[in-house]
Amino acid sequence: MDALKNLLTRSVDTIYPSREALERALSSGKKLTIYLGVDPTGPHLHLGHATNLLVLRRFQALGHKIILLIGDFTARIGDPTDKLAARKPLTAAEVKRNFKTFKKQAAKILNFSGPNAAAVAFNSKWHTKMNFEKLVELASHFTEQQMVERDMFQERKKSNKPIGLHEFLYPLMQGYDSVALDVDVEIGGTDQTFNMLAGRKLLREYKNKEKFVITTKLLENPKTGRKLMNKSEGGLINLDDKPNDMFGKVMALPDEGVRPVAEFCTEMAMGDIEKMLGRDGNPRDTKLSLATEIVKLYHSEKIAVKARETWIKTFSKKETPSEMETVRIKKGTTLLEVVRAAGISSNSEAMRLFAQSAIKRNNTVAQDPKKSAIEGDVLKIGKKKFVKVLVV
RNA sequence: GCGCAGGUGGUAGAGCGGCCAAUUACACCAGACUGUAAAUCUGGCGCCCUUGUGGCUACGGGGGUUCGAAUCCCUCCCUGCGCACCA
Repeated sequence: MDALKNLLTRSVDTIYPSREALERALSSGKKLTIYLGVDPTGPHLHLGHATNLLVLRRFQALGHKIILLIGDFTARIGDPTDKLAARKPLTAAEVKRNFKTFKKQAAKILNFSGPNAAAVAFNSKWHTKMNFEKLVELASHFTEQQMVERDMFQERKKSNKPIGLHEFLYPLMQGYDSVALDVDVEIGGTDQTFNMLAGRKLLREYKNKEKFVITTKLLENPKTGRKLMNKSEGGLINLDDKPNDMFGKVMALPDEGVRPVAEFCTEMAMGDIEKMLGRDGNPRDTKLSLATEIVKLYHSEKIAVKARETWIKTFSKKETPSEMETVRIKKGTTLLEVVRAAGISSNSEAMRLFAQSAIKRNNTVAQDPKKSAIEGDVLKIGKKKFVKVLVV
């Protein structure tokens, strides 16, 4: 019973129509079908996705059927929920590539093989068959008022921002996914509430079926309300990040982020999380525990321990890490060019870094970008980037 | 279709003939301080050469006026609001 309670509360914001109803359905012993929709708009899944995947994993462990729905069709239209990103249409090839890496990343959490393997579906399967007649019929299930009522449309109306007509179709498409998949439960972040409820309504009207909707909490700083996994803020922790990067990014989280990340993105027992947070001492050490836990979950325990050691060595003790990227150069290449080769996008940017004493060569500030680099030089660029020079 | 108001850097939003590569805020980068946290302070934030009162590209697209335009004019495209249309 505890597992069930955990399942219905951890990371969960709201359950529609109600928690009690879903609890009844679950304890009846019936196996439910539950799905999560993801848009293959980029190649990475991040900790925000992990929240949902972990909940799904708990369902999977109880024997329920999991479907990961890839929104390969919807990705081409662009979800207005994320209005900042004016999306360019993705090609079929891009979608395919993104999906491949998606599955690999999701597989760190869900089982895609063995007994009760999670299934994968693509919504282009039914959406490409949609025609105008069906679309009109589908649209008749909603009213203009219901659409406009949506928060984000209200806001845009208020500020005279455009609302594309096609944006009304998005919830229809996503809602129709539920009908096509004929599922019992859908899960998604609270930002997807509107779309998921559209699917609930459709499923009821087409198939007389009550779909449950589970909305999960978004990862945000409880103090500022700011999103923790935000592309523009560079705090994105991707599931396929290299162990050391992943570790470092967790360490860079604001302290307040420890609780939500531990609760939503790990399998640590809730009691242990409380214990960890309740510990006295340097909050950094709490974060070290969390970072280790995260890397352990998405890589392995052994790798996590190593990443922890590397981090302490590099950043706490300020030693040069033992492993780093190498840059292969010809003899006589300048430091400036090495910095460029290490991923700095423009010369101006690189020159700025030199001027700001952000470039260190073998532990001393490099002043002159024109000096040649030699074999074995270690360049530190900014706070966290180290490269080793290899002359070929 | 008509009228009015708009379209500026990652975002918001100033500028309304030269002092504009463009105020400011947020985001971002670097340095200091630290716990690679946050907060704070300092600097930076188109590109290129380099370090100069430098060159190039840029304020929706195109054309024009002017010694000189993000700023004025014409035209096209786009958005919002209102009106008209509504078999």
